[in-house]
Amino acid sequence: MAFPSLNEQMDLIKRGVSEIIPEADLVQKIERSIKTNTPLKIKLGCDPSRPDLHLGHSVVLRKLRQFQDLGHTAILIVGDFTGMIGDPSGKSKTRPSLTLEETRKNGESYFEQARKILSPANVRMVYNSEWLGKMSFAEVIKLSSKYTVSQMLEREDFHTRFNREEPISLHEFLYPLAQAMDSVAIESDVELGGTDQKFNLLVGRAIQREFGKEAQVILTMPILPGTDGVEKMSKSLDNYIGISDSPREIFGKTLSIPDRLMYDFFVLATNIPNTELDAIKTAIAEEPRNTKRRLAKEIVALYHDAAAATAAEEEFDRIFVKKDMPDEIEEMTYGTTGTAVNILQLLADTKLVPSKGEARRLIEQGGVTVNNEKVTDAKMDITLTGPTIVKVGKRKFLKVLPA
RNA sequence: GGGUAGGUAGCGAAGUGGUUAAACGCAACAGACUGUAAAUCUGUCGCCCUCGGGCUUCGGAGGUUCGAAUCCUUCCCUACCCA
Repeated sequence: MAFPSLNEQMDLIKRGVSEIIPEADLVQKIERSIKTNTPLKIKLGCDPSRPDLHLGHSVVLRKLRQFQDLGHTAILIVGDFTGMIGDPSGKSKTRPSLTLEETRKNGESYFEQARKILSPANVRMVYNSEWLGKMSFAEVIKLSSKYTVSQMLEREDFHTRFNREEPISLHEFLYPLAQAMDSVAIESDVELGGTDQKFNLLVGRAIQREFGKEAQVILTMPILPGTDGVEKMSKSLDNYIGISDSPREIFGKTLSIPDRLMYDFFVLATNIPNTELDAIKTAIAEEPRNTKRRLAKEIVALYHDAAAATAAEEEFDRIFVKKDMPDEIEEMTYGTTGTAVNILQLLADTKLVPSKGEARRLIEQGGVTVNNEKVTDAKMDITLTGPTIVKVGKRKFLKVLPA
């Protein structure tokens, strides 16, 4: 196939990018790719310790997709082997290690979700245990001789932890080297990552050269902030918008982001063309409410479809603006028709609430509703005469079906 | 191997024999308000029954005491210094 021209490629590639190191090398690689009609190998490492993909991951996956659209080959490396090490990037704590089986399973799940973003045509998925698992101890020692402790301590989080007198396990130093070996093994032309991965990606360049390969170009993407607007988006901080979330959740969570984040989300998490971005900027200033709704719908449409986006907006209005019931409520068979159940028991049994003490508190605070009537007394018994809708807080609904 | 400082609720961090289920901050949750699941304000925030209590927590295990997160013994873990 014919590749688009250098300029066309660079325009698309550069959207939203944080850094390309070195850009000149990328230009050279693309020129050669066009001339020899050979796709570039674009590497992306997946962390199988957290297999639930969210918008944060989508930033870099979407960039990978753009490379695919330009005719290049995406190579997803599932770090099943490195998952056993645990990458501490951006963390002040050592991550727990996983077994090989767990990382494999998570890898499958990762790929499953990544499919929503990537094109199936030119993608390869490989497990790095394939080559890392075969290395002998002697080879590992030789590899580790190519990097020094001082070089490792240049990485910010290592540096910080070291200065704070916090533990750094020796194996954590091996992670960047292992990741670099991935680049050696697949002979990547470009490696993608978040800006927090810059150090690791650069080690890849250095080690590729050590092994007599052409050094990869590294391309870093900005870190997408979470819905709290402060921390980076992550599952453990529960400030994420998952790409497998329901339309309702994606819509609601998106509306909850601070207004100042809207533009970044448009650039990094939607397919709004570059040419429209200026208009978006004005719209954000002039009508933030509608613009944020548009953002939310764009994102829902990306992972579901346009109809789901419209439905999500309608439902949101119904629940939060009109304080009505959602369209579809999760159902659960519980109790028997005609019998009475204590409200605390009901809440605890249906797992709507983790403990009876918690249930009691919620009732005292006026957060529990049964069939649209506020429960005011924790001792109250509910007689189940038919489908009963229990609401806890603003957005937990359950339809109880007595047997 | 020796020495020093530490290990407290989801996180950070007070508390060093008796209203201490454990200050405070963050996070979380509920309510009010709002274009929003934002911001702000108010409240809650170990478990179980009750408006008075019961039970289980302060790295693990033992012990001293009427009584311990707080004292002792021992073990485990972390950082730093020395070897």
